[in-house]
Amino acid sequence: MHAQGKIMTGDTQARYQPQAVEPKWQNAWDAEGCFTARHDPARPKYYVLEMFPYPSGRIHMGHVRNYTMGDVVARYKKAKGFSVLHPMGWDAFGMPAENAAMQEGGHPAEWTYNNIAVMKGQMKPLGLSIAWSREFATCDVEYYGQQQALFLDMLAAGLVYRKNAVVNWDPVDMTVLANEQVIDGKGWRSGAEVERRELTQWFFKISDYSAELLDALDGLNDWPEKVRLMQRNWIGRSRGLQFAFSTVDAPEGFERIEVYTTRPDTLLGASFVAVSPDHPLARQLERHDSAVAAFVADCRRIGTTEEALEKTEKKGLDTGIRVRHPFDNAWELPVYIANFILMDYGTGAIFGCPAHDQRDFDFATRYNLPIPAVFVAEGAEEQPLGEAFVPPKTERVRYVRGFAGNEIQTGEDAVEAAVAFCETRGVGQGVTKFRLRDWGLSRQRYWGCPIPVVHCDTCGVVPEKKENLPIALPMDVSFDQPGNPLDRHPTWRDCACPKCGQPARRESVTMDTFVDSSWYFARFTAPRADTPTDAAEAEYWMNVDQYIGGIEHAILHLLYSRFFARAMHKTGHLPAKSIEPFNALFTQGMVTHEIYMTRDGRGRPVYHLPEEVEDGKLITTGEEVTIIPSAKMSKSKKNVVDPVNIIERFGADTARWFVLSDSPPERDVEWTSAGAEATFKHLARVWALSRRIADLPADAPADGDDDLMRAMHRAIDEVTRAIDSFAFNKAIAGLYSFTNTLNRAESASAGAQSRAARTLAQLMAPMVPHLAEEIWSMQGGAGLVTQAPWPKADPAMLVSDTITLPIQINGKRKGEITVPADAGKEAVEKAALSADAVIKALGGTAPKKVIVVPGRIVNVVV
RNA sequence: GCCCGAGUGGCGGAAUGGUAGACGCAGGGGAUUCAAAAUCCUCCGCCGUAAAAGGCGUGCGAGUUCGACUCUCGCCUCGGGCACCA
Repeated sequence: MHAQGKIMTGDTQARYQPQAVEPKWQNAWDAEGCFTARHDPARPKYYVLEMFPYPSGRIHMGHVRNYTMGDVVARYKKAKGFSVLHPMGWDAFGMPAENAAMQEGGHPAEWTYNNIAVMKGQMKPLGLSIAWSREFATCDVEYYGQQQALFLDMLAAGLVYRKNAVVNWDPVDMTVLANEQVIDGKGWRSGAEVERRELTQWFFKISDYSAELLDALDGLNDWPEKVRLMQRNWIGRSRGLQFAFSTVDAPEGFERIEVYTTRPDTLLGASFVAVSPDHPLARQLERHDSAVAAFVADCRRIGTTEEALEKTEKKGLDTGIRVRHPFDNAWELPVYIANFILMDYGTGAIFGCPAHDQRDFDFATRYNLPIPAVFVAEGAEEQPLGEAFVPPKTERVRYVRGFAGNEIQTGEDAVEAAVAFCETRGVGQGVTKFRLRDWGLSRQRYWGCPIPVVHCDTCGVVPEKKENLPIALPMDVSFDQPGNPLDRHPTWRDCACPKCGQPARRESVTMDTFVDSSWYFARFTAPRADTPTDAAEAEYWMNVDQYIGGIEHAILHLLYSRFFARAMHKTGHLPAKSIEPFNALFTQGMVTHEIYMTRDGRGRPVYHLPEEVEDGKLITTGEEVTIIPSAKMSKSKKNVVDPVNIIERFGADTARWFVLSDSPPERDVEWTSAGAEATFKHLARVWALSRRIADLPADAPADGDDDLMRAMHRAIDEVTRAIDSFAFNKAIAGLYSFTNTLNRAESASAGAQSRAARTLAQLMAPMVPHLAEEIWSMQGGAGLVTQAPWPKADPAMLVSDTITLPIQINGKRKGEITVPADAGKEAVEKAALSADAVIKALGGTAPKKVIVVPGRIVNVVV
């Protein structure tokens, strides 16, 4: 048939030797082309995908865990008869490559491709069932060239535009910094105070899809509820009132200030108006008023993240401007510029109702503003507040300063009544707003996909022609000075305008790496096509049936991908069925590890790898390290563990089994080096058990056969259900039990034991495929276990004649009874009442109540 | 600060609202062995007892229920995300 005969004859070793066994089977799989994804219209397809890795340089346990889980699914589905697509690629653009080039010289491309080669070399020994022929890196010009074509189509479809947005600006290095490069408000390299600076930036119009992306979450039934919730909150649909205050003593052009509020029912509790430091009014005042200028400048030092903004002490500056309350011309409110108001949300201006918003309360307290209550708890009386009173909107409260709806009503009802009231009075309009902002994709960096447009003095911003794609990154660049080398490249920047042909300049910013990862799953269906996708291939392979990755991607990556799938449908690159590209999502927990830190001369943190540390001290210098509790393994914190050592010492199957056992896949797992040895011992035991069974002399069927077969069918049932529900730790627990049973099944015939061992091999194959092949071949299984169909449990073998039921007295377990499996409620109750424990507890009296849950439990209430 | 999770023996963890601790690791005791490795048997939440009986136990505090690790409310601790880390 094939190579199997040779393998059988070589298979006379006396010990489990993964180093010899694993490459042998990997070669056999390759020779058979087991993992090539075949477009086979006759068979149902299954597309399983793990989030592709960033080529940081070495694989870590998180990767091993992630890819092993995907591999279990891929191998299992293949055994179930599906045509499986299980590809792998590299999320290869990004800052670390550029940082490496700055620190160590060399080129980001060289660094990246070297890392890919190393990591691929580390992954290969794991024996993953990956269709390597489809591999690509996002920094391959073949990939990002297609991404540029996609970008042009999206631009033409009105999904891309430019506007101003703030960035972190390092005034010393004269460069834009990523949030993680800003440490305590200072540039990580220069140490200079970072400024917020406005630049014209490219944006994707994801907000066009706010409502759809939100509503479609309801249909994603095979996504974790927590992810859908996080996305719901992130998109953040709110119903509110938009209206304008008329101003007193405001500069020309600011006769009105538009505000948006989700609580118009609290309008009579207003005590101030606050605008963002980036609000046009603040900008206007800043020009002429040094106090405002100083305050606004102070605000701009906070940084660009929402987190920084929220954690900063809430401060404001009274502008001296007043607004009139829309219900009472004589009632004037002060206008503040406040550091916690976001220009990106609503209108960049709010009215503060301190009684019912904690931030407003803190603000009012600080600036001695009134705190009038609008409503009180139902049945309570108004009294001075020590903190904001913020009940859920669904709770009924009593309005003491209401103006629309009933005196007692829920917040929700009051909001609607207030909107209706204001609309009839012409005070404003009810509007629906979203928290989701458009996706800024410009990055002032080199190592990313160039944005394929040209700046022409005559024609303005002009899209590049598709026939001129790809716009490849120039290779002759240096990183010896800060800033983007594309900006100062002598020839790359100069080009002809695609419209008028006059000399023009190429756009020098590149795309956010989230763009790269927002459509790679579609590209895997036709990785070499000369268009972004191939219609027939996308039709067959899409959608991803099972997507697996870290919970840290719950919002951004997954939301952007959902948006991109819609944009790709709109531009004709994906079928309509693919606007939700991931049918099922599984978010695995992270592999965590302690972090070891020292500080350098300037007090900045320096991190150390676990292998550089022993007994809390650096091995090299003996310096004591600070141990930070376990956190997600990350290259920048250096709390990573190298799986290569484990694989070299114990083999891939040990590493695979180890990362799947014990911890449930969705939960974080703390890496400890103890345990790998124990896993190896277990696998060696299974190997030896198989060897022993294979050497048994043939005999006649025996008494123990039925028990063993029943155990085997229970194992099939248990493991199958566990894999179907992603409970790999439970599948492994079932395999342990079955192995123990088989090991003790000496009263069963050799034939039955061998049959059980073959089934054991099949059940183990998704997790430890090499060992499974070894056992399969020892037991004379036909062909490769990798290509054998999944075993089926016989339902008749799963039921037993009698069951044991626990007996509770008042909910506490006191004994048990054994009854026929088909016993009726009355019979069970009778048996329970004659149990010793029950007779003792009743002491001759009648039970108050007897609860019989068939097949489960009996509870006697006395 | 806001949004989302998680918390069970010495450790990883199991348990459709129905026997808390499956399965495994570590550990104790024993068998086998000249000895070791390997293997096998056995014990293993806490208090209590000669052994039983019994009591207490799923981060903390309330609640719903015949019955709560599981559901509700309020806390604590840890983790993820917060739009330029990927």
